[in-house]
Amino acid sequence: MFDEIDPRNPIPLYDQIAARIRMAVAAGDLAEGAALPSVRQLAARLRINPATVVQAYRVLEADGFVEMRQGSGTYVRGVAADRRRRAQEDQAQRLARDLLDEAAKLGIPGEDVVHAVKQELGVRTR
Amino acid sequence: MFDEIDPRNPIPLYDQIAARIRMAVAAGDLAEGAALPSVRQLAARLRINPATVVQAYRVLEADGFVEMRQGSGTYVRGVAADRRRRAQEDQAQRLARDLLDEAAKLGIPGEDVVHAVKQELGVRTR
DNA sequence: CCTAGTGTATTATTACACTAATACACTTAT
DNA sequence: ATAAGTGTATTAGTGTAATAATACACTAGG
Repeated sequence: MFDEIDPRNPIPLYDQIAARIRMAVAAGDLAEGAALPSVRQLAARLRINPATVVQAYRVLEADGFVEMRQGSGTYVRGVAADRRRRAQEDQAQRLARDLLDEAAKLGIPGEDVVHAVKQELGVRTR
Repeated sequence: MFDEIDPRNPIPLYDQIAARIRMAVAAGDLAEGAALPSVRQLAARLRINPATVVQAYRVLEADGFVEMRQGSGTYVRGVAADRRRRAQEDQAQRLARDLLDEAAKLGIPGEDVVHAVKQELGVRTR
């Protein structure tokens, strides 16, 4: 599950880690209540600093995906599926807003953006 | 036209400047061949370093919006409308790609993104 | 010519993000 | 109690982006 983590990737390590775990949760590979590897375990496995793993876990905690319990471990949070779904939609909305802001700054019509997103999505699901 | 430039804004100064000019060009406030303020003029007016203005102009030049002539000045480039249109579409594509990357990282389905963008666009054009 | 004004290039400076290091506090099971 | 394992907190190192400073090269007009 963490085999894709790569320090040479320009995406920050903690982001890569968080992304992997998010996907695992979304895919159901990590069920509610499941324990994540400990900060030190995962750090050792990835040969990175524990603090970096902590940062990844913190991001997930801020999103409500995970709960860190001092002295015990980090666990997948049991949020109702529809609640998580709602959170996803909110995030999608934020991303869309940012995108359109950026596009407006470049003078690109919103319709172009929609079209480009659709096309790009088509390419990926092919 | 440059009254909105603000050093406290987290968006880089050169980006803010470039955005303003891009919009002015798109809106037709700056016609083909029009001279932009000189690097030093604009820097003095905004009380920032000339090099920062240069960076802004460079961004615009890379996009083909503007042409810098050493010893002479910086001018709005007369690109055919369809050529500029093409550039816009390319940029839209790039933005879309980045957006979907980001969404994937968060485990958000592409369809959600498309939906969110459409909705957000609807709100704006209302 | 030559001078004033233009963009150009190179090099600091500064701020911030990322990663790491290290010491601390809590939990759990023995 | 205690030992091993967990997250927590603070601090430091590293790289990079943004801005600034300064000296250079070109252009145009007198």
